Order: sequence, then structure tokens, then C-alpha cells
Amino acid sequence: MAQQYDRDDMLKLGNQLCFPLYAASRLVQRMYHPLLEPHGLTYAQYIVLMVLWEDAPSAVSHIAERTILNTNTITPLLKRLEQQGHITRTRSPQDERVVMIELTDSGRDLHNELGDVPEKLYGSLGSSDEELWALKQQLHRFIEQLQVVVEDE
Amino acid sequence: MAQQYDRDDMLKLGNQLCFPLYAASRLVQRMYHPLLEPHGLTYAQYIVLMVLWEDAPSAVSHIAERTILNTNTITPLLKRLEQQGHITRTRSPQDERVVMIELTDSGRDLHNELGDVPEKLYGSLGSSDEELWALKQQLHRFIEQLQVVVEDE
DNA sequence: GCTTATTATATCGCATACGATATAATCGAG
DNA sequence: CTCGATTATATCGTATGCGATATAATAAGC
Repeated sequence: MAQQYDRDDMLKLGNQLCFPLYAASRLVQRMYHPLLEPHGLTYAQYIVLMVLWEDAPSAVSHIAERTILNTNTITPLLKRLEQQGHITRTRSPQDERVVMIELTDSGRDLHNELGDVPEKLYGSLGSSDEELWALKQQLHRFIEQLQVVVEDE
Repeated sequence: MAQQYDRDDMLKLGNQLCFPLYAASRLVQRMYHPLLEPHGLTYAQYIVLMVLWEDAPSAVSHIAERTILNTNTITPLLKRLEQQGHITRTRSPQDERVVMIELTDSGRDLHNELGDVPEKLYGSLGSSDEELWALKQQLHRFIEQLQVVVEDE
């Protein structure tokens, strides 16, 4: 993308890739908020719950890896979910460094209660499924490359 | 995208569009951090400065509109930039509700100092310019749709 | 000219998100 | 078996980011 602009244009907001990523992500989160808030959930908690609905129990580090978040972000977030009664946190007897996260009945119930959230969200957009799918696939490829670079630093 | 999955799959992390957006945005920000930190800048400050390098002086609300951030996010951010000496904040004599943001010499100098940041960043990725450009365009279209929905709430 | 509606920014409170650092547990090499 | 290296989570401090609310200024309608 560098070759397409002169030096001044390189710093224009409209020519950045970082900015539409940033803006789109926050707009999507704003869309989720009214659907999650009645269940007392934040967007980040919802992301973590999606990992657990697929793969519980899980270690904190596994959740961090799946969500591409630092463990020091995950830990306080999980503590709040625990306080809300949706998960439990226990040290693994096999390796006491590891904290295992399990879903409670309440946490599992949320899976049912929130099952229609994505449909409600994407249903209200003008994009076709094909367009959204294509965007998702491109983002996955992009993330793979970003992860390579970020890990090398 | 709703039609392609059954109900269970709808809540799998790998099938979400929101998640790769969220992850990609944060990974990009992590890439920027080592390039901005030596200048004492955060990523959000950098985004705001890009608006100002194009369009200064500007009102707070204009910056908020361009960045798609709330004014209550922008105001504390601008105060820190002011403290660092990169901008000034003054009430407009024409309309005392409005705060005008101007760049200082120091703020303008940063434009030169940070001119090679995007190239350093994207140069290290494996993606072609065409791929990054296509992703950017798709995100712009997506944002337009999101903004329509978010504003209707 | 007055009053209500609207607009612009500021403050409050809470939840991230991450770099840096600390603590404790486990692993592996010698 | 011991010790250094590595790993997992926790804490600290700072900067967002946003919903809700407050304050002040301007606009619009009568």
C-alpha cells in the first residue's frame, strides 16, 4: 500500500488501514452493547464466553490465546464473570500455576439467551452474507500476518 | 452471514465477524506502539494528530466526527496532547460552546518525524498493497453501513 | 424579548487493554 | 538433586472508550 501514495498522503486518515479497522471494531461493539447490556454483559465478557461455550473448562492462558488478549486483561475480566456467577475459577491440582475456568449453569444458560444476537446484529445490515463472509476471511488472513510480525518483536 | 450456520455455530468465535475486527485492530495497535512510544504518543493520540495534520485548526466535534469517537473520549486525550505541548485548546470567540484545537510547532514537527511510520509498518507484512487496499475499501463500505445502523438507535 | 429546544464540551464512573513487574510453580540441564 | 530458565497468573499504573449526566452557550419559535 506504500507505493500508492506520496509521503504526505501516507499520513492521511482516509488512506490508513489501521483506522477503518479501529472504527469498524468500535462501531460493531456499539451495536452489541444494547443486546448484551440487559444480560449484564460487556462486549469483552461476551467474547470470552464464546470461547468457553466451545471449550470449557479452559485454562486462562488458553482463553488469552483464543481471544488474542493478554492474560492480565483476561484475569480481571474473569473475576467479574465469577462475581456475576457465570463461571468458577480454580487452581489446577496438576499444575498449580494454572487457573481453570468452568461455566456454571448460569453461564451455560447465557448461550441460549444470547443465541440470536449475531442474527439480530447482522440482519440489520445492508451487506450480503457473501460480503460479510469475504470480509471475515480477509481479516483472518491479515491477522495471521500481524501475529507473525507482533510475535517477532 | 446468518444463513450459513445453524444456531450453535452462530456463537462460535471463528464464525464471528466482530472478533477478527477486534483482534486485527488490537494487533495493528500493538505494531504501532513501539514506533509511537519513543515520541511519547499513544495510538489514539496518533489518530487524532492525523486528523489535525490534515485539518487544523479544528473543533473538538469535528475531530470526534472524523475519528468516530465520542467527544468525552476526545477531550481528555486532547488535554494530554496539550500538556505535552503538541496542541493548544481555546474557546471560539464566535461560539463559546466550541473549543478550537490548533497544532503547535512541536505538533507539526511530529508530522515529519512520524512520516515513515506507515511504511515501516506495512512494509513488514506479507500482504501485497493490492490486498491491503482491497481490505481497506471493504472496511470503508462496512463502516458506512454500521454508521447507518448505529445512528438509528 | 422570552422561553424552550438543541448543541458543544466537561465530568463521573466503570470496564477494558496493555506494558511493566512481581510471585509462585514447574521444567530441564548438568 | 540442585539451580537456573521458563511458564502462568496476579498486581500496578496509565490511557483509553463509552454510557450517563451536568453545565453553559446558541438557536429557534412564538
